[in-house]
Amino acid sequence: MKRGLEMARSYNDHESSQETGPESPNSSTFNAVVSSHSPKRRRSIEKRVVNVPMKEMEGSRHKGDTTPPSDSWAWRKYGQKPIKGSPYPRGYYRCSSTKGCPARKQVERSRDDPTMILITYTSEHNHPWPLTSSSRNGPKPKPEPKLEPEPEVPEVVEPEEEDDNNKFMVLGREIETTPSCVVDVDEFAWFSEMETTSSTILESPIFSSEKKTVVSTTGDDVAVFFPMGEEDESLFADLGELPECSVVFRHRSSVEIF
DNA sequence: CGCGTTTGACCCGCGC
DNA sequence: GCGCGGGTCAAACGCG
Repeated sequence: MKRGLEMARSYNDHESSQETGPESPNSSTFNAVVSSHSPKRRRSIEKRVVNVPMKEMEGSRHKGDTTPPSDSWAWRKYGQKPIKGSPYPRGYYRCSSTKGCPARKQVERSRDDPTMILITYTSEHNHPWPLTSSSRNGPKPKPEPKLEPEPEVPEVVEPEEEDDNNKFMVLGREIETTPSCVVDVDEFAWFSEMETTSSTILESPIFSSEKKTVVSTTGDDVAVFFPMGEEDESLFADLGELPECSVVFRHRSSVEIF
């Protein structure tokens, strides 16, 4: 029927070049944010690769090698293929939380480190990841993501010690982070291009559990970590069991940090 | 009965 | 032009 048309929309970008090996076998690693601008495709495709240790996936429903980490978003498996050169098949999942959700993800075991799960998130640039139910029509999925039009402005505290890049003041408390937790905001340049007015990317077990606000400075870049509400967590939980060093970004035009 | 998974077939892009 | 590999479809099947 429409197979041909659908095929024209398939994302045939090879992510092998983006699959940089895991930096650490003991911690999941946010590998890359890749914007694929295929000359033959009108829409730019955002691809992100996340490494998740299998141990972090414990507790999620295990049915096979490519069972994705459980998250608040519904993913429907629509295919599985054996990958040449890899003893493990790759599972293809489509976001079923919302109707017409463009987000997809591929789950496969790392051939280099079978204990690592490689999750590749794919979405069109204008529909980066599962959108909020308030921004689309249709039946509501199990999560009830609600983005407040005017979320409370978190208390932003500047780092006290500029010479100590690993320490940040959080609501009067000093929090120490590992260098690996400091990310280059340039990596998330795609995020600023998103059309959403208030968005959050990446969740952090560290900070989401702390419900704190963290300001991180890396050179000229500034990353702000806001507390996540329950709705936010569920909203962006589609990113899976993100690495412990993942961080939460909320893009707010009303918040400026210099 | 509805929803999700499995699996073989199909289609397309790319490399040779 | 052809073959290969990756990505997707959709019918069949299983499960709650």
